[in-house]
Parts: sequence; C-alpha cells; structure tokens
Amino acid sequence: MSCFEGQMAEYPTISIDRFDRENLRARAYFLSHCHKDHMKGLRAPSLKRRLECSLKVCLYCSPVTKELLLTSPKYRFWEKRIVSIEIETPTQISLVDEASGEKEEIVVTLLPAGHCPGSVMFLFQGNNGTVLYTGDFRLAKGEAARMELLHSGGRVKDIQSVYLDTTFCNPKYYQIPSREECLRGIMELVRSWISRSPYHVVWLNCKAAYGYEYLFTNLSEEFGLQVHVDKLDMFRNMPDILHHLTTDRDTQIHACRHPKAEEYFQWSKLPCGITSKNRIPLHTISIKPSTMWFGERTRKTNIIMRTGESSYRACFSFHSSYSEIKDFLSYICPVNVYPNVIPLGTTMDKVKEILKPLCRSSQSTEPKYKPLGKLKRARTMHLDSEEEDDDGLFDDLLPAPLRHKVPNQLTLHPEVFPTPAVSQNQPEKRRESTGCFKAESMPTFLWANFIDCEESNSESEESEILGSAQGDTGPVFQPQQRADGEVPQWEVFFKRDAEGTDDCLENLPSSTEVGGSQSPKLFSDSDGESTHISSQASSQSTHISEQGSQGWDSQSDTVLLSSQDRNSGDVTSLNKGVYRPGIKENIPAPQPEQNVLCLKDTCSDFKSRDQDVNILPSAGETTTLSSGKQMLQEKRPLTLSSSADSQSSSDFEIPCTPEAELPKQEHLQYLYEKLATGESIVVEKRKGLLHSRATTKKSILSDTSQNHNR
DNA sequence: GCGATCAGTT
DNA sequence: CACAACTGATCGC
Repeated sequence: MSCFEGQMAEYPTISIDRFDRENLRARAYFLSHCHKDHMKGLRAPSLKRRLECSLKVCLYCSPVTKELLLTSPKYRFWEKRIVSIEIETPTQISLVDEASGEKEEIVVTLLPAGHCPGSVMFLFQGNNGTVLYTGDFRLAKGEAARMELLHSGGRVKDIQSVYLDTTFCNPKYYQIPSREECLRGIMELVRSWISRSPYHVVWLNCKAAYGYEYLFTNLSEEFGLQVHVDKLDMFRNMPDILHHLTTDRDTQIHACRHPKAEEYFQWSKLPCGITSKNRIPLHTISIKPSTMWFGERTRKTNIIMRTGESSYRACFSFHSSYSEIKDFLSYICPVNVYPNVIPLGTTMDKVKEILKPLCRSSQSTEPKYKPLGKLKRARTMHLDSEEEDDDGLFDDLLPAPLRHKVPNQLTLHPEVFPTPAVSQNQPEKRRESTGCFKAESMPTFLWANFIDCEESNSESEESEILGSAQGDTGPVFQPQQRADGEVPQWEVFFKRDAEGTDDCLENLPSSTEVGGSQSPKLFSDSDGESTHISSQASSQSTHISEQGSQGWDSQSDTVLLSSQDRNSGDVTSLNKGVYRPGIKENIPAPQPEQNVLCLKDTCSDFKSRDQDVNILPSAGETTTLSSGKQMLQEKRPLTLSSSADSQSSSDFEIPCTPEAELPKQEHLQYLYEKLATGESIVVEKRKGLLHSRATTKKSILSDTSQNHNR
C-alpha cells in the first residue's frame, strides 16, 4: 500500500496519486493509474469544493486513465478538468498560484508503466531538476534502457530523484516469472481444459481491478472465445480490449465475479450463476492469478500450482520483482530515491538501505561511468530472458516474433469451437454435476507438475533446492516419483526435448485417454511454429493509446498545453485510429491565455539549463486542429538527431542494464586506450551504424507503438 | 445518510 | 506469501 503522501520534495506544488490533506492546495493533480489506493480523496467533497472555487486546477493523466475514470459516475464531476496527455509526449504545464498569480513551468512526460491499462510513470522537468515518479510499475529488465525519453544524447537523463514503487523491494521476491511466461502457462492450462468439450469452462478468479485485461485479450485471441465479464462499458472506446470481452455468459472463459463466487464454485456454479449449457452440466476449473516469486538461488519456474481438485493458482504480478526494481533503479541512477511503498514486514530504512547503493550519492566520487552503449542492432534478444540463468528454458522460443496472432478460429461462438472428438464420444467419468473430481483420477506424473499451495515458494524453497539437485522432490510428491527417480518439474514441459513430454504435446485432444482424467494436463507447446506469444503479451500491452501505430517520432515533441490545446489533442487523435475516446463533450471551458506558452519559452527554459533537451522539434509540421489552435507534431520518420552535438546522436544502442554495470578497471583501461588511438572500436561503430540505423530506429518505434496500441 | 477508518476476507 | 478491492462495524459530522 502506497505510503507516498502525494507531494515530491522538488515540486511541492503538484500532487500525484493523493488528493487529501495537504494536497488540497496543489496547483495541479496527476493520476498515474486507476486503482483505488491511488485515488484517495479524488471524490471527496473537500476536493470537489476546491475544484468549484478554482478556475484552472486540473487533473493530468493518460488518455486511457481519463476514459476509465470518467466511466464511473462518481468521478464525472472531473470531466471538465481532466486533461489527458499522450504517452511519451513531453508537455509543458503552467503551475499557477491562483491567489498570488505566481507561476512555475514544468514539463511532464508520461512513460508506460506496465501496471494496468493506462498506467504511467511521470517524468517531471523543471527548475528544481528532473524527477521521476513511477507510480506502480512492472517493467522487465532492460525496459528503462529502451525508453527513449529517459535519455538524451544517448545517455540516461540526469535524474535528481526517483519516487519508486517498492512493493516487492525485498530479496525474497528476487524473481517473478515474466509476463510472457505467466501468460503462456495460463494459456496452456486453459487450452488443456477447454479443448476437451464445449462444456469445459474456466473461471478466472480475478480481483475487481484493472490489470487483467491483457490476460483476457490474449486468451480470447488465442482461443477465439470472448471472455465473460460483468461490465465492459469502461472499454467502450477501446476496441482492442472490448472485442475480447462479452457480457454473454455462453462462453468457455469466464472472469465474472460475485461476492459469493467461491461458494458458488463449490457447487459448480459460475459467478454469473450458470451451471449448465443445453442442460448438460459444465465442468469448471478456477484459475486464481496470484503473485509467485522465487528467491535468488531458486531456479524453479513453476507458473501454475494446483490448489485443489479443480482449482489452480497462476503466477501473475502487477509489480516489478526485486531484481527488476534494482535493474530499473541502477539504470536510472538518480541522486535520491524515495520508496513509495513499505512492504509488509520491513521498514522504510531497510528499503532505503537496499536502494541507496544504486544511487549516485553513494557511489565513488571518481568520474562516473555512464553507459555509452553499444552499437544498435535489431532487437532480437528479448528482454525477459532470465538474466544469468542458463537453464535453457525457452531458449528456442525467446526470440519470439512479435507478430500479431491470427486466431485459428475467428468465430466467437463456442459451439463451433474445435472440440476433440474424443471428449464428446467419451463422456468422462465425471462426478456428476458437482464439478469435483477425485484427485486419484489424475495421472500421477501430472500431479508432479504442481506445487501444492502449502508448499510455499518463499524462503523454505530455497533451502530445499540447495539440498537436492535439479530434481528436487517436495515432500508432497515423493510417492509419485518416476521410475528414474526424478520428478519432472513444470518447466520440463517447456523444453523441446524434455523427456516424457512428447506424449502429451502433439495430440492434446486425446489427452483424456491417458487415464480418463478430468484434470487438465499441463504441457508446453514447444514447437516454435505453433508457439505464439502475441505482441500483446509484451509487458506494455496494457497500454492502450490514442496514438496510431504510425510511430511518429515523439522523441522531440513538446506539446504545449493550453486548455484549448488539451482538448484539441484529443480531437486530433480521433483521426488517428485505434482508440477513439468519446471526448466531444469533454471540451474544457476556454481559459485565460496565460496558460498558453510559446515554444521558444520551452526551449530557452530547458535547453540552457539542462543538456537533456529533447523537447523542441527541429522541423515541426503544424497540424491544424479543430479548435483553430495549432499543435506541433514532428512527423519526419526515422531521422537522426537534429542536434549538431555529436553526443546527442542516436548512434548508440542503449544497452540492457545487466551489461551496463561498472566495467572492471582493466577493461576500462583497454577501452580508453582503444578510444585514444581511434582503433577498431570506432571503425566498427561507423560500420554498424550504416546498416543498422534504419532498422534500429524502426525497432524502437515499433516497440513503443506496440506499447500504445494494444 | 455519507464518509473515513479499521479489521477481516478473498 | 501479497495485491487490490470488497464487506461490515464503528465513529463523527
């Protein structure tokens, strides 16, 4: 739970994610995402009054957050005062004290946070330095290095303070399986169940919170089945999500909720109330997304745990793991870090103790090593691969093409869903209508693929694995050991050549034959061809943006917001495609001109003081907006940096953090020598530059556009 | 009656 | 384990 009080030391006149107490005096408000614990006071009468008395106090957030927020009638009173800012578009905001008229300028940039739809981090630049408020985030290793707007001149920006999501900032949460791994595990579990018959359904036992959407959309896309939910009107203007959801209960994937859902489930009743279809009882399993983690020395990668006859837990995390947090922070390397969260069982001091060494202030006074990076190249190595882990998991899969998956079955009607003939002709030995199946009907080797709930995956596990080799056998599994004495782990099913998996790989539909089991068989489709992690599985997939996939270079865009412009920004997006919020009625009342700033101001303000000037477009193209105002939009594609400063060229790929560690003294020595003599390093760079420039830029852009569009 | 807070639950 | 939200009880306005 966030302990951030809403204000940052550097910019105390703005409030973020808190709207009570001191924050009632803020000149501007920022909301990082639409979760209740970040909206404290947002609908309180005191703030409502403040709004009524003020002419210009506004709430700034991403377009998706705005849309989600305004869907709730309780927040409708904000309608005229919410200003959406495009992702990755530096935007200048005037912070005006309405009593004194005192004014301060600040440039804010929204960066995708990978936490839930619309979630962003805020990068603020102004007279008191550059600060980053992360909100809640989940970013895989190396993702910070990929964010262009955290950089300038090929280097990470000089960031004074980071206000950091430290939810899992504890070594015991060292590793959390990546989003892609988790999605894949859940997908295979779902596949193994729903492919048995049209009467086999899964219930995704999700919390009432945003953040599961990418799970729904990927499952829907994979299986050609919409996911049943209670409400979907909040997504009415986000077709990429909306099309994968339904309020029609006649589907095999449910994510509906009910206060007594668990109770219902005991009685084979889905939260939406149905128990059968065509008077044939349904067979339901529940999958509860839960955070699972692994200690530093644990190589286990279980993603699914069986917790009951037909209940499963699936790994799922909205927050970065300990190692992801450290990677992120050490890459940014700010002067200060302020934890936003004190994880249970620890203290502010302990968290700071962990984080301080990753900050500049604690590092030596010797010249700082700022990663210069290496030659750009097409992005083939995926960020999510386990760092030093060389167990080969997913080795053959990881350079997964980020292509868009075309569903095998386009139809959304479950009746036509490909049904294994086997299942229909072979009525399983089901426990009539109770939906409870005896464990013994499950082949023993399948049992071994799950860690029972009681067997925690925390500390105890680490010691366990130390004692035994790879084939660590938890007490629960001992009776089911295979002949060779080794109990297969869940992970073996992901390996192409893992023994004992072939049987259940190719002929999934007949898997019921293996013993007439009612339990889903977990397996991995290790055939590269049929393995699809759709582009949506990317950690940024939760970000739906108004921006089209054109990938116009946002790097040097600054949009200056006046109240009129703000609205216009939305209007432009209507022409851009994918996401079209119904904002016509959201036009804020015209406001005094003083809010409108000229581009030159921005330039001089920030260029002079901060070398990280990425704000001005070099050759702007003006887009006429419906309001008559103009907004500068740089549309030149894939150009080099316009700056004459060689340091600001984009010749260098930004390295993944693991490679950005402080080099050894002797290696530095070597590099310096090479640099001094102008030897091969330079030559190679030039070479690489020639052929890599175009593709690299494109890959970055497609990366970000992917972030936006899904 | 509404909102804030806390404890308990999922 | 933990998230994020919901429920219900209590208290104050």
